[in-house]
This record gives sequence, C-alpha cells and structure tokens, in this order.
Amino acid sequence: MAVVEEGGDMATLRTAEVAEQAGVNVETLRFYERKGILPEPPRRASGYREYPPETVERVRFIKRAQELGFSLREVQDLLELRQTARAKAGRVRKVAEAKLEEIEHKIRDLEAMKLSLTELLCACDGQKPIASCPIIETLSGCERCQQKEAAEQQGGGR
Amino acid sequence: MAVVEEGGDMATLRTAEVAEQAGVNVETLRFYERKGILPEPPRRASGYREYPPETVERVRFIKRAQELGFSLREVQDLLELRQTARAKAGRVRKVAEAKLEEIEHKIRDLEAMKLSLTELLCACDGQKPIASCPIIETLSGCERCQQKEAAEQQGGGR
DNA sequence: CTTGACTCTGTACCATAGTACGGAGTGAAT
DNA sequence: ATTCACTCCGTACTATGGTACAGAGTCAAG
Repeated sequence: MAVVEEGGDMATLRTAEVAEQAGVNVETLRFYERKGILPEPPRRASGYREYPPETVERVRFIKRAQELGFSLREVQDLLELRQTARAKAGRVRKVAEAKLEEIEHKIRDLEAMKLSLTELLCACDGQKPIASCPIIETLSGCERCQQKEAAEQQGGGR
Repeated sequence: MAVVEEGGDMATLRTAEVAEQAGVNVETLRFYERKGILPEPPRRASGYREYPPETVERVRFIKRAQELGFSLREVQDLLELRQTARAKAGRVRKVAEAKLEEIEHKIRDLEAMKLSLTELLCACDGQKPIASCPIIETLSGCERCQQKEAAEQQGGGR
C-alpha cells in the first residue's frame, strides 16, 4: 500500500496514483506524455511529476475513446478541440463538425449491429432458423449506402 | 482495366476483385485468411482462390467493425455468433448478450461525446466561453458508473 | 508462343500502442 | 541511518494489424 494519499488537500497526484485511478500503468503515462497527449506536469525539485487531479479524467477519456475506435492521434484532436475552441472558431468548427459526423456514423452502425444482435437473440430464443445474417448485411452494406441514407435523412447535402 | 469481370454469371471473385470491392488490398485478404477470420476459399486447379461473392460483405464488415473499436479477434467472435447460432444456444446466447451490452455501452458513450461536441459547436457559435469540458467529464466518468463490473478490481488497494 | 496482368507462397518490414527492464535517485517510516 | 517502495530516464521488447517484396507460376489475348 502506498504511504501517500495524505497531504490533506490532495492537490496533486503522483504517477502511481494517477495510473491506478485511471486504470493504466505508469509507463503508459510517460508514453502519453512523450506523445504529447498528456501535457507535461510540473515537477518537484527532485524531478517527480505532480499531476493535477483532472489528469485522471483525461486518461480515462483517452482509454475509452480508443475503445470506441479512435486512434491516439484522433483522441488528441478531440481533446484539443476544447482548448482552442473559441480562438479561430472557423477552423475549429470544421474539425468539430467532421468529428461529430464521424461519431454519428459510428452510432448508426452500432445501432445496426445492436439490432442484428437483438434479432439473433430473439431468433435463437424462438428456436427457429435464422434466415441469413442480418448483422453483416446491415453493416457491410452501409459504408457506401448509409452515407446516401444519411444525406437523405438529414435532408442536406455534404 | 481488368480483363476479367466477364464470365457471365459472376459466380466467384478473384482476390483482386474482392480486394477492390471491399476497399482493402490483396495482401490483407491473405492476412485475414491466415488469421482465420476469412475462411479459406475453394481453389482452382492452378491454386487461384475463388471467392464467393459474399466475401466482399464480410470484409467490409470486418473493416467497419474495427473502426468501431473491435479487435480482429472480437470481429471474428461477432462473425461466428451467427454460424453457431442455434447449436448450443445457451453458450452462444451468453456471448451474444455480452456483445450486445458492450455495443450498447459504446453507443451510450458515443452519444455522450456527440452531446458534448454539439454543445461545443453551439457554444462557439454563441461566442460565449465554454465553462469546462463536458466531453471529458461525461465520458471519463462513465467508465466506473456504467461499467460497475470492475470485477477484476478487487478492492482493498486504497 | 509470347506478353503482361494477375496469382501464388513465404518472408521481411512497418506503424501504432503500449510494456518491461536496468540502473540510479528520492523520501517517509522505522 | 537504513530500508523499501516509489520515481526517474533511456532503451529494448512485445502484440496487433497490416504492407511490401521476391521469385515463380497462370491465363487470356494478340
């Protein structure tokens, strides 16, 4: 057990604490720092890092965004969106809009998978044969078609 | 222009055709085959692969599922779900249900990201300062709440 | 029957995202 | 003062998901 966590106000965290709370290991934090996805935290005189507590949230976000299919580079973009938000709003806006569309596309496709899987579950509940595979058709077809569908749904062109 | 695509009935496809239609390259098909994620197709006498046309759909599905954050191993599981569907329904059902939950979780998190991003866009539209970052809070917080199943994390560490 | 695009196999290489390790310094408790 | 977990840094290694040849065979057209 760490002998730390004292210090009263919990103002800053050390690497092992951030790592544990965020569910990654210490090396990963350094890795992210090297990659520029985590800002370099202030150091003590000794060189020890002193992370601000919100680092934990940031790292958790990074992990989760990766599980949602974003690369570290993309996660970095997402994180930066907010920092630069009001400055040069025009350029940022474009990026944000693109990301938003990407996210909506992911949601649509996951909904399709969900539907197929639900049907699968129902079907195998009722013991009747599954006609053909809905999950594949829905999703694999969608890369081309769904963009059209989306355009129709939204009513606006791209 | 390939000299192929004749043959009248389009019964089978060759590697380059599958690759082109699925938007991957030829080596990738072999790679998937080695990994067992694409079944070995029948061969001609010469050794040439003759893919059934639905291979294209399968490959597109694979690509998209990866973009949604599933590893090849997971994609394989998803694909196999349907093959084994009615046989040993009990075991399969469990897997399917787990996948379904995972997918729903992804959707929820993407919805959260979408919301935050939408707010960001609204905020920077209205030119007012963005209070704090909603996108990070929403997503990084949820890992615990929603995924209460930090089962492998036996307490006591803190 | 030659040509050129396409295919085969195997092996080597690449980028991304970490993980592990060695050797040395730090720091709070005993 | 010693101990021992924790920290530092750099480097090397791993796994995943491909990509890129090299060298040889195939096949349809000219």
